[in-house]
Amino acid sequence: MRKKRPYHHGNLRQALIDAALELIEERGLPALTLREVARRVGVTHAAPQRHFADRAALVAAVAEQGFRGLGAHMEAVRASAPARVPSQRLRALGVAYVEYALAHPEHLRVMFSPEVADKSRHPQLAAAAQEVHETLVKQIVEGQRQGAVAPGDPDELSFAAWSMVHGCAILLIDGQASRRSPAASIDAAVDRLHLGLAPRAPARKRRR
Amino acid sequence: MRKKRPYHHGNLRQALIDAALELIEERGLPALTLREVARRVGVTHAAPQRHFADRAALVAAVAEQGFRGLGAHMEAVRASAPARVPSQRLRALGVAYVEYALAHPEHLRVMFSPEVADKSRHPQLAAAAQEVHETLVKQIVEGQRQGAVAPGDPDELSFAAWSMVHGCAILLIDGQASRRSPAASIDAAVDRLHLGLAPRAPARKRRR
DNA sequence: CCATCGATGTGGGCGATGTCAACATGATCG
DNA sequence: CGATCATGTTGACATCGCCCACATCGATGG
Repeated sequence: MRKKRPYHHGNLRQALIDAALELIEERGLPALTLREVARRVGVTHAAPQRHFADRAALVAAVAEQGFRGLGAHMEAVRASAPARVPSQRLRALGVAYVEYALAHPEHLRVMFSPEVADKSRHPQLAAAAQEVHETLVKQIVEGQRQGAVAPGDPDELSFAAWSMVHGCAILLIDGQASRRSPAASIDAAVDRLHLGLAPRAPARKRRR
Repeated sequence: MRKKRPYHHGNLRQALIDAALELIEERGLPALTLREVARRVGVTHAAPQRHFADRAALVAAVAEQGFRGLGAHMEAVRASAPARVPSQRLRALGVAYVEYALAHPEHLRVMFSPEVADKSRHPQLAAAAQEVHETLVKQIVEGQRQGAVAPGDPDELSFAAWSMVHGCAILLIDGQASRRSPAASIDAAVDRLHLGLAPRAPARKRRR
């Protein structure tokens, strides 16, 4: 127990973040209000200022927690997937990303909200996002080492992979592709990420 | 003889949308305020209410105009790309999407902002977004007909393609991949979309 | 030609918000 | 034990979204 001993409330900062997330999931990000959050936690309207310089700082903290949760979920999936089939492992990682997004849609929206677009203002947030990216890069490199991923700059490949899963997540959350079940859409997208849009010359059927 | 502004503006609605976009590009979406927009156009703070039920309606109108602009840009690129090389045409479409996003980053953020996430409240916005999607689907179908795109449900394939370009656009706008030039990232992502992550030559244990 | 009426813009007001400044409280430590 | 500073409170202010009653314009019909 280091300086974690709370003074008055008992770790108000985390309580505010939790309440903020709860509020966002109930009524959406635009409904997030410093005063309402303070009300829910049971402190006065100015108390949050001791922990968050402004509203954007609170949003950034919620987003940061989201990235950490996403990273943890991906890391867990990565560890539990069979290491000997690298393509499956990478695939599982992509599915995990989208799954997390669908499980916490509002949270993901916060993570990529315009309100925290300027990540240079929120270094902690930038670091958390970077960590997620690095998980992906690591898996790409491992896939390349085992011959399951095409050669090339791992940064470029992982950027493409991240683009796909992230775009997939966003579009599903926004209901742009709601005509079929989310799971099917995820599978289709990850398949395409794996195989490409161009026809494969050898007429070899892959699993779907 | 100063220009006397008539009591009735003439086309206040469009003027408000333009001013809103301008304001957003200057200071970001959170800074968008009905009153400030009214101020810029030179009307009183309540005038916008005659044209937009609430703030969200104005944001939706800006987003809708963004989708229309994106659709027009894509359609122009599609028409000007050589029709005889369908894979190039599809590729140009994807690049056009990301280019537009990079040229109007704030505008794109508005289009996918949480504030207009519930598109059922804004039918016009939903229609404009749908049109962009359909441009993509059309090109996929054409590509399939000419053998340049792998067979499969066009909706699934176009969803994957849209996911990739959209994710690419968002990540670039958010500066998540700023280490290399945007153009190179776009190319790399579109290449991967085309070819897939898996090695193209079906090689088993090719090493050594 | 003019009275009428719906559409559009004005001016004022209300409750809520973010942020600031001054003050109160209590945990921690010399 | 008393000082000190982080933490929470109280009060205030400008601004915001939204609502209202009223003013003004322009088209319409008799």
